[in-house]
Amino acid sequence: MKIDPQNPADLSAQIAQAIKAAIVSGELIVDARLPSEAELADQFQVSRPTVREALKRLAAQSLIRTQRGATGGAFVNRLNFEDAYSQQITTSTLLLSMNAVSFDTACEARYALERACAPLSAERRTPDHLATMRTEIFRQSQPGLTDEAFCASDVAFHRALVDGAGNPVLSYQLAGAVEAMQPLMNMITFSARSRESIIALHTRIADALDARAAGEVDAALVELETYTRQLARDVAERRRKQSG
Amino acid sequence: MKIDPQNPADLSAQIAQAIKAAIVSGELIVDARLPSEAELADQFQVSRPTVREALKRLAAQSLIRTQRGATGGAFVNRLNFEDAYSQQITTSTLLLSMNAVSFDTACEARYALERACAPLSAERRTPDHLATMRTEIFRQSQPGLTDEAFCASDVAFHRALVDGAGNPVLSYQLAGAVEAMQPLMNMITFSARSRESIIALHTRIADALDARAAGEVDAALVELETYTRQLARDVAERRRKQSG
DNA sequence: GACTTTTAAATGTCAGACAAATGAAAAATG
DNA sequence: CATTTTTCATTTGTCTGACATTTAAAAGTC
Repeated sequence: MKIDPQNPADLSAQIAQAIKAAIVSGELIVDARLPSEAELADQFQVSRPTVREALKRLAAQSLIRTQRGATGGAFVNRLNFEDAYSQQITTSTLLLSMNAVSFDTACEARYALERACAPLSAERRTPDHLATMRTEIFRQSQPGLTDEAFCASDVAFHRALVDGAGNPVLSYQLAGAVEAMQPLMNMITFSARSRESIIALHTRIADALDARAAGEVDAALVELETYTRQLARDVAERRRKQSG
Repeated sequence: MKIDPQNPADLSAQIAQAIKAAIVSGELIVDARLPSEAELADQFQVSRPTVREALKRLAAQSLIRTQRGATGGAFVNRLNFEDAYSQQITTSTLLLSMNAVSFDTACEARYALERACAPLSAERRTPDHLATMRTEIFRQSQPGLTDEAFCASDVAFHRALVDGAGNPVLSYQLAGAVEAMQPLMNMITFSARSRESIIALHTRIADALDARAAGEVDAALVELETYTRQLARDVAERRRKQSG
């Protein structure tokens, strides 16, 4: 962890990389205390601000946490699922918005992954998961709901479905795919009729999960995907006509 | 993007958060140039080192890139799939290694997601994908291959399968699940016989993809998952006996 | 006009300093 | 002696000012 070529540019990046490697390799274990900034500056033969920039890079990735005071310092952070979720969601969202990913591509990925969870969820969902889904369905049926709120509730519904699989790794992986779709979904205007159709499918899904009917969940998800993509095509069509 | 409560701690984190919000919201678009460090210091009423720490936090997440020189500065970075891949892989790997995720949980998630790709891959895989898979199968059959190299080739094989779906969003989401398994897989000792079994299943998968037989791919993946989990159980059993 | 030199602007780095938090040791108190 | 209070050293957070390096544009030179 002491290697540092004498390329006097990007020193903080090199130091961050060295410490990161030590963490990933297990050389630095969870809750281990790093040397103080002054000591690190001495070890790496750089100034304290440079060390600090390196540490901030690591803090941005939730790899370390810092604490002030006598017994303070920088500690290797236990990466928890919650932090990983939010990182994944931002990354996925930006990835989609910055790379002109088509609605179809994102939608296909999302539903493919979600369908992968369906059989497990049908088997393991708890009453809690079902209750959450019913609540969201009820919320979606409220009149006067904005499109944004409808989409947010839609995300909550699908997250409950995914969480029902009882596999935190799956939930983590899916978080990005489901949440990153929201900005794209927000571009769709949901008419009263389209909301009705979606709610009907959501109800079918909830009922099927209730009955532990994996096949029926899958069928409903396929229909939902088809319908969602159709809605997006309609929006695009409408926009094309308006501008043309 | 100018809000900054007068809580004089974590200033760099607050500034990073403000700029990040501006990027996510689209207020700052790709390739937009941020004000110079001196200007930012002036705007936020902090010193330049503090601004720099904030910028390094963003750079660590690939949200910005910096360039020296007269026309240099910090620019909003287009988050590309490659950067997102590697971020996801580190995060997933650390998440698994730091949270004592069981082999079964990780394995289940991985194969559930991979099976989600299988039908798409059967439909869209190109000769290139098949060639990669055949190459890796050949590599796996070489005698004298270390367990680590065998696992690395296994990862490459499965990535080709996933990439065959031709959906970059899927590939991105899967990257974490597939690669993060590698350290866990490395704990398994692959006997000559177990390698043979895995290679046979890999061959079945490649053949099925070649024939565009989605159902057969799925069946082989299920068998591979079962077999992998059995191998892990055997290792655990052996360890238990040794220590007991 | 083509090439070289200068210059200005920006990031990268450094040195030294002070503020603030914090836990532990030392001192005071009953 | 036990408990509370005070002091203090350590560490991070921030600031100021400076210099080095890179880079592209402007100025100068042939």
